[in-house]
Amino acid sequence: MKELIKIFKALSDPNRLRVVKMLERRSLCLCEIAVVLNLAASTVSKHLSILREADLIRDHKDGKWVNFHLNKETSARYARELLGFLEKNFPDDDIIRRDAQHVQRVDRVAICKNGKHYHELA
Amino acid sequence: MKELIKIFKALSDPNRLRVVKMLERRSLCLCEIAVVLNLAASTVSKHLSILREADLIRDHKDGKWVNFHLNKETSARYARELLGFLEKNFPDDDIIRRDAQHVQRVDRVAICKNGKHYHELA
DNA sequence: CCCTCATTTCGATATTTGACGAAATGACCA
DNA sequence: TGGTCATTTCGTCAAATATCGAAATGAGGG
Repeated sequence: MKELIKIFKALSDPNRLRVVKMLERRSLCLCEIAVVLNLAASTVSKHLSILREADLIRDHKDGKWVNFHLNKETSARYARELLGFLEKNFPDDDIIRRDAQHVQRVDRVAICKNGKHYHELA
Repeated sequence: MKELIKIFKALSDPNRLRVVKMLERRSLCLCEIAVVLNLAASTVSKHLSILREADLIRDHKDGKWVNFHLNKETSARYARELLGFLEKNFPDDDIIRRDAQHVQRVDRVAICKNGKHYHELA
C-alpha cells in the first residue's frame, strides 16, 4: 500500500502532474521545468525528487545538465500502470496544452545562463 | 486538471484508500468504517466527504443509517477509471486483506449502540 | 587546479491536512 | 412532540507540505 500511496501523493500536486505531462513530450532539465512552472529551482528540485521517489521519473547526466524523463520501463507496477493511465487519458486541459507548447520552445542554454530564471507570462 | 488532482488527493491517504477497498466488498455505514479504521466518527465523516467530493463514492439513507458505496457508475470519467484501476490492480496488501475480513464480521447494530465506538485490536 | 553554473540541500515560513472532542443536525420511532 | 442516535459541522492542534532564498555540491572546461 505504501508504494501506491506514494505514487498518488506524487501525482496529487498540480505542478508535479504538469511535470509528468511535460515529460511525455520530451525529457527536460530542471531549469527548463522551472521556467515553464515559474517556480524556484530549489522547489522544482524537491518536486522532482518526490516524483523520483515514487518511481515515476528517472534522470541521467548530460554534460552539465541532468535530463529528467518518465520511467516507463520501471519494474514498479503501479508507477508503470499509472503513467500509462495518464498518457492515455489525460485531458485537453488548458494548462497542460499550454505547457506542451511551451516545452517545444524552451532552450536550456538561453534559459539557464547566469543562473537567472526569468519569469515568462505565457 | 482540478478534477483529476482532487481524485489523486482523495486516494493519497491510507485511510481513504482502505475505505475504497472496503467498499469494494460491500456498502458500509460510517460507524462500521470508523470501527475498522479505528478512527473517531468525525474524522471518518471528513474522509468520506473528501471521497464524495472526488466522485469516488456516493451515499443513500437506509433507516437511521447512511450507506456509503462506490460510485462506479459516475459520469466522472477519471473517477470511474481509477476505481476500475484499484479494483483490478490492488495488491495482496496485509492491511487491505485484514480490513476485508473485518468488514465481513462487523455488525452495525452491535457497534453503534450508545454512540460508543469500541476499539478492536485486529 | 580554479571557475562556472546546474542541481541539491538547508533553514525558515505559510498553508494544508488529519486528527480529536464537543456541539449541532436531522431522521426515525415511541 | 420528544428522545435517541448516526452523521455532520466546528474549533483546535500537531504534523506534513509547498515555497523561497542562501549556501553547499559537484562536474566540465579552461
